[in-house]
Amino acid sequence: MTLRQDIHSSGIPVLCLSCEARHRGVCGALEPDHLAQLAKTSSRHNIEPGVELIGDAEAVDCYSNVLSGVVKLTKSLSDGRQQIVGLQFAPDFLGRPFKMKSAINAEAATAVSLCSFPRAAIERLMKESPEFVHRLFKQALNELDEAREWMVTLGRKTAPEKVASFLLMIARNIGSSVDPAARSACFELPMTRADISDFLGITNETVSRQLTSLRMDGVIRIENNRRITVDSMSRLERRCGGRGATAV
Amino acid sequence: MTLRQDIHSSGIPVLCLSCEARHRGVCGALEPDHLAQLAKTSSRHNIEPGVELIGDAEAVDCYSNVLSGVVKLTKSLSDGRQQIVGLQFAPDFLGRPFKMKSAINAEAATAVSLCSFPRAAIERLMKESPEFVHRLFKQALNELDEAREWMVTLGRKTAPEKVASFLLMIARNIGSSVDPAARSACFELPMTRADISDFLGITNETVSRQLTSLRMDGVIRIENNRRITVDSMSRLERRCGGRGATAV
DNA sequence: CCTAAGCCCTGATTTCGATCAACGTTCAGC
DNA sequence: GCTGAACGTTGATCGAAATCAGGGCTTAGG
Repeated sequence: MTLRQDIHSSGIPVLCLSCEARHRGVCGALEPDHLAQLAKTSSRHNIEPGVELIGDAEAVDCYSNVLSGVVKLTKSLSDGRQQIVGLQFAPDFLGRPFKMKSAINAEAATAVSLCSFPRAAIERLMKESPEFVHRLFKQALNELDEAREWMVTLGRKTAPEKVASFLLMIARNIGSSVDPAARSACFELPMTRADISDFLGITNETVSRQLTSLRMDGVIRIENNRRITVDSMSRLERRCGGRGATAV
Repeated sequence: MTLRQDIHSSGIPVLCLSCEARHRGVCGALEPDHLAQLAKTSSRHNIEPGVELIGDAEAVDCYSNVLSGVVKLTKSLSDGRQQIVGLQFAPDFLGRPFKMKSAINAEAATAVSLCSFPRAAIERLMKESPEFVHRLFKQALNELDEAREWMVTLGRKTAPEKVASFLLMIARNIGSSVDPAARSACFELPMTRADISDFLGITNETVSRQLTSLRMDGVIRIENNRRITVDSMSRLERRCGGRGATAV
């Protein structure tokens, strides 16, 4: 019994033992020996909000697991208009395989901690472990599903519906539900009103007005501008426009 | 010499010999024996415009290569609002691995010909050929890049910019350029004004007005409502809003 | 302490695109 | 032939969200 346990945990690097990425993230696909090999080249970083992680058209020299915090992926037009095209939460994998340079910007929306790997280590692992590729593939497909979900929101929902859909998405990603059936939720908004507006394709004034409107109607409560409480998730869902961000 | 050539083409199914999907599509990843195995279960279909290929929330029992024509991927809200979340051109691979049911609709926008495979055949191939998974992975990442590109268009571009960006994207996908430097292009719009509006998140009236406006300004010529000629691609590009749909 | 910057909210006004409405064209079916 | 449906264009009007403007709160720094 003790022997068996030894076998199981032996070889797994100490840092990885309690790591979320090993449970739900891409590292979950790795055997102990591959994990050990990867861990040798990995490094952990704590990053301040607002710091740019990957620049547009910049050479990508490392990949990372998001261990905590929220990373926003953005694209910009040359005249300054900006769109957030994705949000990454722990334990998402950050980086675009098969491409030398990134077509998007990645920036820490909140304080973020990362576990980073050199490009070469990931590429080697992709050659050696089909399981690993499989995981990366699945995450890419999930991101694709999410991107398409937001295309509907961007293209076809009204401003009130957009803001409600955003809150619902955030609640599902980082909300701590008070009761087990998730009838209510509470969370800290991981970004400013301006960020939210860049995510939803509207102005920050409109975001502000819609949040006020939701608060006035008793759908949400707001403390210190950032802390949101949703008493009835189903009431919020009803404001999202016919079955949209639900599928995430 | 002749022997060598025999070796090369032997085993490749006749139907696949001139197939675009074997050159630029996912089948290009397959060795002759895998290709032969897959071809045994494949079937070709010609599909009329408007026919639904995959229904929302429907069980997916087959995957396909698009051999010709254009397939539109759509998502709808329950009140009827619709958004086109992707377009697939030959030789794209149609279908969502790892999920039993589709979250989107797929519909033939034009006449379409497909080469279809049973779900099980694709799944078996994914187990046996890492090269094949690799190709599917790459296509998924390309689709993700495209989806994010369109998120910028949906969220941050004006109606005139949206229509210009759409024309540019179509021209690059199916346009036959008159001169080699692609200074001009000519193509048949693969979809109706209503479809275009569902792709761009605007109304068909607005699409019509913007096309008229581009025609009036001499940026495009229109024959029979569908045939578009772009004399100067760079003029069209300048109407797309600061560097947007360029990266596709 | 005061000041300036960043973030957020709210009101007034403007504008872009939606909506409503009408009409022309093409084409399938009777 | 006629009729109706689908598609496309154009004009008039309306409205949702952008823009413009001002003010409050918090925080960092002199």
